[in-house]
Amino acid sequence: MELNKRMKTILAAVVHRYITTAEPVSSSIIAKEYNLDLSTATIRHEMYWLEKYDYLWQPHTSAGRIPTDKGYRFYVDNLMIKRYLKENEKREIIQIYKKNKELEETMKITSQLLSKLTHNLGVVLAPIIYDDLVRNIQFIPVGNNRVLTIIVTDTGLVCQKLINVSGEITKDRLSYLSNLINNKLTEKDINIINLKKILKDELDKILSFQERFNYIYDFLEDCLNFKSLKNKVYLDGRTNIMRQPEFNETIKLNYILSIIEEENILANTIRKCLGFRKIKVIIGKESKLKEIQSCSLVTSKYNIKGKPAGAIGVLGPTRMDYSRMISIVEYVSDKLSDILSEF
Amino acid sequence: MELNKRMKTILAAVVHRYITTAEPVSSSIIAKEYNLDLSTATIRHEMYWLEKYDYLWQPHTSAGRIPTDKGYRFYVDNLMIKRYLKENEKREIIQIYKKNKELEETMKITSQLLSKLTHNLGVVLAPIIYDDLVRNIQFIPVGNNRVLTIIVTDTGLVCQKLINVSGEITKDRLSYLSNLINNKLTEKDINIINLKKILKDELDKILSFQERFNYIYDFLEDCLNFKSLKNKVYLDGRTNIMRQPEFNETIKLNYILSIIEEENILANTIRKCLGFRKIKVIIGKESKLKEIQSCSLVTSKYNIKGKPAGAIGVLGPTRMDYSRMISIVEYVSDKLSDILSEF
DNA sequence: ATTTAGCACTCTCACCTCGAGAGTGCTAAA
DNA sequence: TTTAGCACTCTCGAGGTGAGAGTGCTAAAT
Repeated sequence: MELNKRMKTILAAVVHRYITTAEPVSSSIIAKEYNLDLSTATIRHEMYWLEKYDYLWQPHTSAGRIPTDKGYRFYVDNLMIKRYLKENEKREIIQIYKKNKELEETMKITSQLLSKLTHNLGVVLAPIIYDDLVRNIQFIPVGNNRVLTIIVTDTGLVCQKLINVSGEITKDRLSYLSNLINNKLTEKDINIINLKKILKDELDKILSFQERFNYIYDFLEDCLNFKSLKNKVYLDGRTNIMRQPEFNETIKLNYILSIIEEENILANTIRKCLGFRKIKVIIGKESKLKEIQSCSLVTSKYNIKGKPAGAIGVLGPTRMDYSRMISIVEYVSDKLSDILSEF
Repeated sequence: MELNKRMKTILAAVVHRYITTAEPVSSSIIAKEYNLDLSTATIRHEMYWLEKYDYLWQPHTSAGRIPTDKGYRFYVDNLMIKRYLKENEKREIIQIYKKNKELEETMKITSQLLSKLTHNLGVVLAPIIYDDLVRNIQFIPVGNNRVLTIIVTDTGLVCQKLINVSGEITKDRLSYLSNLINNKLTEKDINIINLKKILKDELDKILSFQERFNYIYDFLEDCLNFKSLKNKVYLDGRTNIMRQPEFNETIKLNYILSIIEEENILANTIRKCLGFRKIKVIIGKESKLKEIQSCSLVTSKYNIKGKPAGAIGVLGPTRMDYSRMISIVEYVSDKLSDILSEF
């Protein structure tokens, strides 16, 4: 099933052409526009076999050919010429990151950036911050029996949660508590996972007997169930994907709509498929998620201070410009890593 | 141009029927299903005049009638029977608000609630917090020369901003500064608008001469340009609106898509049209925003402690169940007011 | 052994016609 | 004032047609 050189050339031409026009590619178009010095008949002959081997398919007998998922896969792995972003595009990206933003804002503009550059759906998974060191913790009373707890980590993440307090905690006592803890945080490196346990131990040591009421521990227990710590997803360019010609038919569109609304489904899919390599391309039916099997997904992991932290990606029709998508996703993830590591 | 009683009845019937089926309503359907004890010919006669007066229109000669914007308007103002939510629906809403959430989360679930109940696009404008009293301010150093500033207001809003510091500010000095300010905040009621000016005055009094470096004021100046304070919008149910039969055609759909992506356009439109009355209904072309002229918008203001704070709304096709939309929007905004006032 | 010209074949698509059916407006009678 | 009756208009889907696109195959050319 080895493809010979000529078949590869033709496959590359078909993919290239289909990516730009979204219309089935005929033998005569290849002959005319790709200077292969071959007659249409010869090209047809090769296409015939490319179809037999499942790299191409036809919507009907008298139509041109369209790449299959396998065809795209072969193209991405073997034929595609890796391009790099132009200098002005790079400059534009850097420009956008130049102003200091806190984490939330940074995530948001990254998804906007991806969507704007690729004209597809931009996806950003917030960093998993289990390894983050806790910088600061604040307890602020709001109303009666309620405390707003804010945790700031060394990557600049701000988590907040509103907590019901069963007993009575005065403002002074709360600030005493947060001061105690903040001092501990300066002495030791405490990550967000250990926080609960360490806090308990430390507080046992520090607090006097009568202060060691149970509700303080219940309260801390409560504090640390921050839902928002994981699964935060940022999407931008939802409408880009809907404007693609392949989703003209409402039925096909409907299928994808659910994905666009249910951010977490997409996020989990990306999370599951993140492998060893930095950049990953998932083409059509390679995805286990039925709803996006007419789409491809290009993802890249990003780092914070060298450690893998999260991922960004682009979702678009399988007929996407893989080379360009990859270079954008790669460059943006590099810059994002830089920015986040600066904190 | 006064409509007689029979015309009103027929208009109400047409609107009611069209709202439920999305198909032009013929005279025979009215005769059959609405027990008016009139022949189709008579109904046709009345419809003829309703069309002349611009309450109804026909897509073509042999089609039934469809309400015009004017028709819907008359229906909403004069014919509609106000319904109330069922007890179990009310219970469901209350249930969702039961768990304590901070402001951001509350906004989010409100938009989800609206979209789920109405099957349309749910819109929530975050409270305008210029009148909010500042409860707490924290300066937390992150990395070199950067300070994360967090402001918490009495309505539970948490604003954050990352600020570049030109000079050198140590952690101790920052916490000294925030302690100073927080003490001031306890003594006086300071709202977010006055914060800057008051801080400057107070700091002049409190800080010793050598501490009164310019960069502290620059820094404070910077702190208070919180973009996120205004214009925050929460949307949910983007796909609901796309699934409506009237937007089957891609061209019409495209028109609305931009609105769905550009949250702020919609938010500004809502903000502009908020008038004296609590509930406001904008039907089709009554809106100045071209993109939503095939839609209607039902909005309601909500309060915090009696003072108007923000607004919620529902965007759907002009063919929406106005009575139900209004009762949902009204009830949800009441409950939201309650929740936010509890802080 | 490859490549190509030529041609029959297949399928889509745009366009047409046509008749059924829906719903109307008008008129004359009740 | 209401209604029955009817001619009229328009849509919609079915069916037919021909042009055009593109193919697969075959036999001839290289």
